[in-house]
Amino acid sequence: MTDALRAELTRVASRLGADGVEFVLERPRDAGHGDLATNLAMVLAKRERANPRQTAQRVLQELQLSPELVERTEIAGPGFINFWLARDELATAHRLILEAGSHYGRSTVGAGLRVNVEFVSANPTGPLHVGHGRGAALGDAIASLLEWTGHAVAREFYINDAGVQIDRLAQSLWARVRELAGHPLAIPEGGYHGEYLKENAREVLAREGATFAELPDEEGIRRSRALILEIQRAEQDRDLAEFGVRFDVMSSEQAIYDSGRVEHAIDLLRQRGLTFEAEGALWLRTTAFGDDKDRVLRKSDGSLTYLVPDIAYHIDKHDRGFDRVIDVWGADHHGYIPRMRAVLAALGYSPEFFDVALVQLVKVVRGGQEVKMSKRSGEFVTLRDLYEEVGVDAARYFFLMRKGASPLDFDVDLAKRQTDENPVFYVQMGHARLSGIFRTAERAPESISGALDLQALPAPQDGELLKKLVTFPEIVEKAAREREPHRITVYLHELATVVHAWYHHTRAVGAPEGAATEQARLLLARAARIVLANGLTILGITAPDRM
RNA sequence: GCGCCCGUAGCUCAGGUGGAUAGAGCAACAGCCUUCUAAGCUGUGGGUCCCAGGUUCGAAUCCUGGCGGGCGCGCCA
Repeated sequence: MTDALRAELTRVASRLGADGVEFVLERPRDAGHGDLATNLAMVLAKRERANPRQTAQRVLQELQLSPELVERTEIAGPGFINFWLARDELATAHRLILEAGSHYGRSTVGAGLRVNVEFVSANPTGPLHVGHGRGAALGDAIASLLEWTGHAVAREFYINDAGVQIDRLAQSLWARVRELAGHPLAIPEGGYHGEYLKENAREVLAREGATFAELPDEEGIRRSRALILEIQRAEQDRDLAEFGVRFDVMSSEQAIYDSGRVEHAIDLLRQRGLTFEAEGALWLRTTAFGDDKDRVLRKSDGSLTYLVPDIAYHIDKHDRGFDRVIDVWGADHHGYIPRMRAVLAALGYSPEFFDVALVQLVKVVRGGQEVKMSKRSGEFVTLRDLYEEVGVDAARYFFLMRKGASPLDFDVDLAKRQTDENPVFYVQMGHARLSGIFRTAERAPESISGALDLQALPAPQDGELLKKLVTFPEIVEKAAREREPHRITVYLHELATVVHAWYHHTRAVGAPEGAATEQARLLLARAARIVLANGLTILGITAPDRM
């Protein structure tokens, strides 16, 4: 219905000599300003230096609207045109909710676009911590939003299993193994001191036998390397799986090296004349593409910088046919964006190809105090610690409550509370209560069908609920476009507020207004239950029928 | 020093491609339990949208300059 009105306003605009003019058609905050409002007249008046209210008159004269669509219009304030939709339109919108069911909110705006969302990508050097958890929730929800808007999405995890960090990890594990065997060995400089490596060392000895610890250092470290990668990867995968995140593709940095893609990336840049030699190193001229300084590819000692495999990896994603890649990165990597963007521009990729969603730090708070230590790792709060304590649903919801680029305080006490103060609880409770209505009615929600009789919904809360429900598809689209899942949590909380108020003030089963109202309210409850469930599903959170 | 992000109620934050009287939750205060889950609802108080200019009919939103905070600026990853 919004689309039809927008189209008609666009037609009127061009008829008034303002082809392609941009204007806003939106739901006003204040219900007294109608169901939809446009600033078109004010925009036109600005171009013509005319009186906006008079221009609004001309727009209304030109406007051809079916009375079945719009019931009433008015010119208000400085020149807004407000529209009241015909009540039937709401009934039609309601019918669409029931027809679409678990698909309500899906659209095809992204049809034909292949998108790769890469997230978490934690180094396999230790357990996932809460920051990774936030990245996991965010990346998964962005991917989900893109799916809901018709994109073909791949969820991808990049394993940094090459390089110096892994060497140090292997040495650190080996030191722990030797230590257990009674041959104390220092953990190398820059190595890993976490308690988890002691557990891992015990695991290795149990698996490989006590003689493993007696191997010469060189062989012991070489084998430790493979073992620790396997162990840590398995732990991360288990935690992610329990957290409800599944990846379509696991990419390995080592595999990119082994396949020759890293060297090939350098060749490609060289052939394009984008490199130069200086001070014994090979440089990439990223300044020609917006970076603030040129970057080293091959150091003077002959080894490659981290940038090179990363370039190769992005080329690889491009070659796999993705139209867009979205990298979910910790906010501390934001300085890395311009150079990657420059590299991809240098390769001739579309500026739209590469996008980054930044995730800010998570501060875990308990009893008003920041929690810094984890029992397991002795270093940080692990994702596992967190979801075991508060549950996956609460963890995901809290991670998605705020814009990714904003720092987040995660209040553990609040996340566990079984009251309305806890937003997850509040939203899920809304769904459970709606389910309870059908239990009381002893009817399955799906069995309630037919057209919604708006005349049978006399309470103001009936109308408010209905109006809130029909905005859901717009919210999903906007959240997907902006890559901002928190728009869904905000909406769900608002919807839950309306649901609880409606539930409290009106009665469906045995409605005092009569059987017609009972039927209408059951239809409304069915629709509200669908929308709450769909919103929660996008975020990877369950919609319980009882609590 | 340069770059990016941020500054909105006592606290935590929405809103930001300009639009009508700036919102929510928590906290505070005052009410509501023979009810489909009170595991909830209703109301009240609370604001220099960091500051100063500018653009505009109109600025929390855009521009410029400050102030304050976070992060980043390596031949680390």
